Amino acid sequence: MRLSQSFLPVLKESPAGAEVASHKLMLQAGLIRQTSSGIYAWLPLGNRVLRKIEQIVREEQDRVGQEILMPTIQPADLWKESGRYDAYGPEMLRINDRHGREMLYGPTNEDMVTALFRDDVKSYRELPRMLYHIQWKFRDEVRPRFGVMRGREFLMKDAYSFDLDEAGAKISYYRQLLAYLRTFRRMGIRAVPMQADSGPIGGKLSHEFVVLAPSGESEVFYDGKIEEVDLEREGLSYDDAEALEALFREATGVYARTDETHEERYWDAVPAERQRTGRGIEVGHIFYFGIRYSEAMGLKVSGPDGTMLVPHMGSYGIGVSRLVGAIIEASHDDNGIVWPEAVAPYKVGIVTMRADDADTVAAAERIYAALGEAGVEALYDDRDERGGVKLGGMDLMGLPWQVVIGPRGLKDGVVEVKNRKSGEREQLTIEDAIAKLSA
RNA sequence: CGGGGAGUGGCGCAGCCUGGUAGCGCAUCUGCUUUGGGAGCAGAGGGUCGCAGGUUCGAAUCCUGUCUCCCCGACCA
Repeated sequence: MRLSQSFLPVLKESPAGAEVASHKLMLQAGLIRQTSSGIYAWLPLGNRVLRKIEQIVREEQDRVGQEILMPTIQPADLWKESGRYDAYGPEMLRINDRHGREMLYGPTNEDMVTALFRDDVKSYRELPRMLYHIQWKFRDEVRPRFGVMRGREFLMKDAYSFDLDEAGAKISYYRQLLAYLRTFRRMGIRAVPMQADSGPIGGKLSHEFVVLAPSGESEVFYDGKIEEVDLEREGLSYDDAEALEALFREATGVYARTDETHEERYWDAVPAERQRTGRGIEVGHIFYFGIRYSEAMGLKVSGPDGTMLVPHMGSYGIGVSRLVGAIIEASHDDNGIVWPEAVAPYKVGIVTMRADDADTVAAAERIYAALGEAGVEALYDDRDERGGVKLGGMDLMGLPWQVVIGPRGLKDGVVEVKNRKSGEREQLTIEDAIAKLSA
């Protein structure tokens, strides 16, 4: 993409009203704009990141489940069936349609997915199943803050498992645990599974996935031993129940809790040199809650012996839009965002130091075209701006690689390739630069 | 929901206390000079001061109401 043709409003000054780094940087680098308290429009740059994260989540979820898409607007009756309509409180946005029917903007989808499943699944032969969708949710938070990390409207992946019994449900839980570990790893961040409260959804088994960042919302305590465990298990098959259970024991067997569930007596048992504390941002949450919804909503299937069975369920959420902020919290510096390559809006930023120099422009065009042919996503700053402005903008936007082209280098036949994260610069010929960035 | 604060050109702010018809920086536009880490000079455009009432000869400024946004806390994917 050419910057001269982009809608990419970068602010020179840090906007008022933003407290945490990710919020400031997202506004400043032109990723989002607020439209109401806790509600944001995603501009091109932010939207690209959001889509990349969404796609990674989708690919990993497709290995354990099937994607569906449920509506944002739900009928209140569904929630009355599960008994949650009154329980949920003012966080739920309730609306009436023109006929006065009670509707709501879904804060989550357990009720709806249970009804959908109940209406069509009648036999034990059709279990287990895992369904997920990636959809916008709305929770009318009393006090939205921290930009997209605590918005009212947010994009979330939520998956739902249906199993014949508790043993099966646990396998589903383990599968999601592994899927989550792999998902976050692919995004270039470390998310530690921590024992959690099951909260208002209610449940028996529950873990939060927490990204460590100084500005995190909750305090976390964990045993450093978890850093040594290879949690993603490259070769591990989702069909290997025993190995999954072993992974679960290993991943959750060490002490790792947020301040909500922290208990000194267990903490004290962790060797002092391995005690790690810090702050964390919750980016995912997995629950096993048994028959809470299936029972309330009349979901049952015929068992092998003709008796009716009530399926055990679990739900598994990932805050997709929140992750955009969380990743920035975990990866930025004084100059701006530092995107992990997997979620960067573009891999390469191309900068011409002198837009009035024909050789410089020709070299930039050549590199831009070559990267395009190689399928490398590049943002080409072809504006007639001073070099410093462009370099500052590139650092702010945080693209993993920058190619800086100017007469000074071209005189010696080279361009500069800079790594945003390490700051390392290399002088390469145009061809070498193209080859390096296309790799 | 309790406590606090703010709404003034696109962005960031001053002016308000002590009413007299709106200003600064950045951005934008034009011209010239510049050009390897956020250029300089000259000129120009752009605001019914959140909204509604009220007081007054006169309101951005004082009073009342209202809406919105932000911060601390409680709450939360």
